[in-house]
Amino acid sequence: MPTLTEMLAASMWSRSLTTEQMQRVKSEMIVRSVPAGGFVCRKGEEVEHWIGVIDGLVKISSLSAAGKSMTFTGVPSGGWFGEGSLLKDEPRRYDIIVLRDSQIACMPRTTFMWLLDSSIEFNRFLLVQLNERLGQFIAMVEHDRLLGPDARVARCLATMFNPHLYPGSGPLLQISQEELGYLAGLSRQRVNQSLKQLEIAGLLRIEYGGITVLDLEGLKQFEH
DNA sequence: TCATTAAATTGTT
DNA sequence: AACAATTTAATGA
Repeated sequence: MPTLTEMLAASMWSRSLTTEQMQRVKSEMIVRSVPAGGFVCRKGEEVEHWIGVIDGLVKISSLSAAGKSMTFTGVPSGGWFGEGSLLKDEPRRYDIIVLRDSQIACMPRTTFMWLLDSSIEFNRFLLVQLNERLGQFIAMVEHDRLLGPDARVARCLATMFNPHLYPGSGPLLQISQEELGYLAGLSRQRVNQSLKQLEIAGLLRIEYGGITVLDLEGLKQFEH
């Protein structure tokens, strides 16, 4: 299982830090174990940390007034999020829930601000991350209204596989069909059927406990 | 190293 | 939601 040290080492923004800077970041961060189904933070809470997923899977969602859960995106191991709320200094807008037992890294606001002031690489990372997210949400508005289940699963996988946001070690994404169901808002059975269609289309390969992405562009553009 | 077992995940209805 | 089949991980000889 990855550790905080390993996750930091794998993050693009930490590359240019001196060992002293790295040491400071590491010592000021907090690691939390969150059990499956647990909250990392809730909508409306004060934002005090920038959050990274050391190991596990997180979903960012919101509960509508009618009580319906709307999932915006999933964040796999190696991902960072929450910079938006930190920068705007506003209460958290979404619920952050883990789908499986996870190790969560929390960077205090003061550390975050210090990095912002002292590291160009850190700023560049945030710029790319914000831009990629913007692209994801534009794509969502553009297409998602009319998309069927197969395409929603495809989108979901494509966002989780974004090489800019989550520079995974390979094309294999560790996610069960049940977890994918939570993210896409579909039943596990439906996800199973969708994955088969996508496999037939040659876009991915179904593995035990995961998915191997063969054609990322194809997944992004899949429409029926 | 191999066989057995439990747990997780998948495939199907 | 339920069930069977399959894969993986853990255990101990």
